[in-house]
Amino acid sequence: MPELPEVETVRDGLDRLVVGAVVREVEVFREYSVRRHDGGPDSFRDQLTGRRLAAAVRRGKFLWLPLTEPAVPSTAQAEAQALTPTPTPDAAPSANSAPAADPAEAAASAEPRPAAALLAHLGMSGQLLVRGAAPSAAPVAVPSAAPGTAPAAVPDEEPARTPTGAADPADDWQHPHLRVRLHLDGAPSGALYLDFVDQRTFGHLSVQDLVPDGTDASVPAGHGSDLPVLPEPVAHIARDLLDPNLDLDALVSRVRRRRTQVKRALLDQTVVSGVGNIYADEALWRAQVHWARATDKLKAADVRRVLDSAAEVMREALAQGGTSFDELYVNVNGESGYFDRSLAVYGRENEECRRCGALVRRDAFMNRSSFSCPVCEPKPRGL
DNA sequence: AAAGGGACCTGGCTGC
DNA sequence: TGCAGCCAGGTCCCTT
Repeated sequence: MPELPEVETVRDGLDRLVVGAVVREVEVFREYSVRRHDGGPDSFRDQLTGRRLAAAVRRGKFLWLPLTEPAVPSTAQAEAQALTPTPTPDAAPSANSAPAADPAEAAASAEPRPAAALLAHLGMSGQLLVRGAAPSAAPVAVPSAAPGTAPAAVPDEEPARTPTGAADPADDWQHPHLRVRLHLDGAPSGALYLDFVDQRTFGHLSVQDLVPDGTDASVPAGHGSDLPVLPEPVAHIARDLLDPNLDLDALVSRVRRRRTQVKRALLDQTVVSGVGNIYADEALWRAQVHWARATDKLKAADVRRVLDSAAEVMREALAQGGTSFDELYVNVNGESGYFDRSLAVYGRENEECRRCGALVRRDAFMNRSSFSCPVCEPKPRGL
């Protein structure tokens, strides 16, 4: 499941392989995958085509690529920009909350401020595959077997190769769950396509306006850009645990003010972002705090230990997720090998706790599962 | 206002 | 053997 480390691995890959590219063409194979785009697939294509992918930014599990006009505007475009009256119809501050730039200065600026971005959320099975013109253009797909579930029956190892009849040698392969394809020009890696592949279709793509970060407009809104702006649908998402601008003391207080179970708070992306079911269980095991403990009864030190553990486990996963990185494949699963080796409790029902040897238990939680050690993480009173 | 639960979706697996 | 039903997950939306 893509949680913060996996999404950051993807962000890093996009940053290196496709940032700078211009979108020449957009194909939407599954309308549902752009359901969060206002205006539908046609509008999605229109707003993306001809734009430049200016950066790759992430907050929590949300990923966005700010869009600009192509880096070298034609003379006609430059003149058109210069002639555009400064007060725009939509007086909303959006991305241009900075002092209204002097037109000459704006024209001279090589890097116009993006007003919109391609927003991506990978859901639980989304992948962004970068594909180039190499002879073996098919990316090495990795089975997205989640720990605790039976390994996928290697459906991805021999993906269906669908001849499209296109002249391009890279175009003779198509992933069975391809939902959206961006055709690229001028990618630094020579990549030709950015493919959005998503088996379970919980993920989505959309083009969104960039708005000021209401919580703190003086620091970067996410990792990968210096701009204090983010896509409108991300405005309510809290900073994540690896964000250098996160106020940890304030977060500890906020968690303790809530009246809920500690795991629910960890999974609430408006409290702290980036943590999903897997890393929540791992963090609670490391901190030796039962998932059902009441947030308002926990000591500040306990809450801090849980948060520190979550940051630690995600940093470790990130370090391992970046190791096996194919240049042509942005691995959304962080290569998954991490899970087998390092997960202490998640998906390990009835296996021995790596710390004390007790058998890991599985509880129903929010229509999902919670894995914990009955000894290391004693149940709270009354449960 | 804040907390909690259902819906959304797909495909592999289980059990009849 | 075939098929219906279950399960996994993150986030949004609705209800309480």
